[in-house]
Amino acid sequence: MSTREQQKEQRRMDILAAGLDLFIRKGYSATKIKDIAEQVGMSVGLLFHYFESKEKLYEELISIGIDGPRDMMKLEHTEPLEFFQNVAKYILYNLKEETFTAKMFVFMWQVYFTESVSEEIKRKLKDFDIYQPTAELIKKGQEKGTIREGDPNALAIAFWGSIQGIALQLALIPELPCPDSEWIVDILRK
Amino acid sequence: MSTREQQKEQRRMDILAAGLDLFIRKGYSATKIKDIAEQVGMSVGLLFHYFESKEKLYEELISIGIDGPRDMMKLEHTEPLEFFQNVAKYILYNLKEETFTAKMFVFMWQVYFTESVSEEIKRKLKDFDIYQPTAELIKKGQEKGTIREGDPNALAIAFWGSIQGIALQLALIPELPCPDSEWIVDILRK
DNA sequence: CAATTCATTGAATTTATATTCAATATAATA
DNA sequence: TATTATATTGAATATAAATTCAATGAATTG
Repeated sequence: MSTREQQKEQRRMDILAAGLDLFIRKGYSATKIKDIAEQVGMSVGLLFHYFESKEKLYEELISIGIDGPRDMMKLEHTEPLEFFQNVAKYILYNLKEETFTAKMFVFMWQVYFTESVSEEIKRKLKDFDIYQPTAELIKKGQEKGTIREGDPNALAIAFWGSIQGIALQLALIPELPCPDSEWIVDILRK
Repeated sequence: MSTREQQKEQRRMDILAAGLDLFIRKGYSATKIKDIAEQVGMSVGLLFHYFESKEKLYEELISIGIDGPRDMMKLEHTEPLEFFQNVAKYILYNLKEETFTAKMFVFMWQVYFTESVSEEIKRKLKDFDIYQPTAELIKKGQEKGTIREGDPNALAIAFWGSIQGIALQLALIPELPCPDSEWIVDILRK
């Protein structure tokens, strides 16, 4: 690939990263194109050279975001509780370093719980349901005796709600001390 | 009070309730005056008869919201862990019935973690820090041996993040099954 | 180095939404 | 019932933000 194309790709990535950060922090509406442009260090006009519209930029983030979490849920899990331990650890401990992927979790959750802008987006989200597979996995854990009794759906909501609520705080204010992921897993642990 | 004044008060309350619901659901920017007016069943123009501006309406909600949570934190607590049990139970189990107060928790948390619109609002929020008192209380619990070891601030973040993350989901989709509040308290329990 | 293509800007333009306002309906009061 | 005050509307107006565009600068290519 030519240097120019690489540059362009890089620039698009920078914009996506800035967008992700701001969308998490302020939400879609409150995030102004100007904010994103400023964070990347470019003019507003130029941003439209890279993305057709604010909404297309948002949609592209969603497309990227759908794969990560979905892949994670696909993994052939060893032991259910262990899986939740890994997920919790991964998300909470990576919010500072490997920011993009970790922030993506927070982002997708917000998107998922938002009456979405366009039909386009709604369609994309059909593919994205982590609650169903989570409940299944919890059931398995309950059979094995490693996960506590109780409605698997309610447990799934408790686990993801907690992870996301904590992750959101950490994403917004990076200097906060990070809770131990095992504390969260104790929500599920027998 | 005359009937008219009561009516007016009632109407203002209806608007505040609709605003609260929508602000939680969509955030400040994405909530249009039109949305609020529609939810209350009045014209956009009329809403401005009751509230000077969208921002004033938002500020009034914040003023209301500051007292509830702060009062709750003021209580002379019996046993620390018991206090957290009560809070968790109260918030999670009231999101469906006594909606206003429970939603207020979610709302105030969102406001707290948002670079706020006006100076006015920032000033009001100075009064609103539940993390500090929570950490104190956790320390006490640790001394008494009912709360697990670990950084009290990190534990406070874990507790509130979880409560708020779960509450947000329940507020957005009322038909979700409600997790058992004890599961969340297990984040703190020794 | 001339020509071409792409990156970039800042200033229009368009669009969405908040806010104001003059006019009308409805309720309270004398 | 007539008068006054308040509630209500829908149509202007103002404002802020998204999007377009013509012009300029910088890199690439022959």
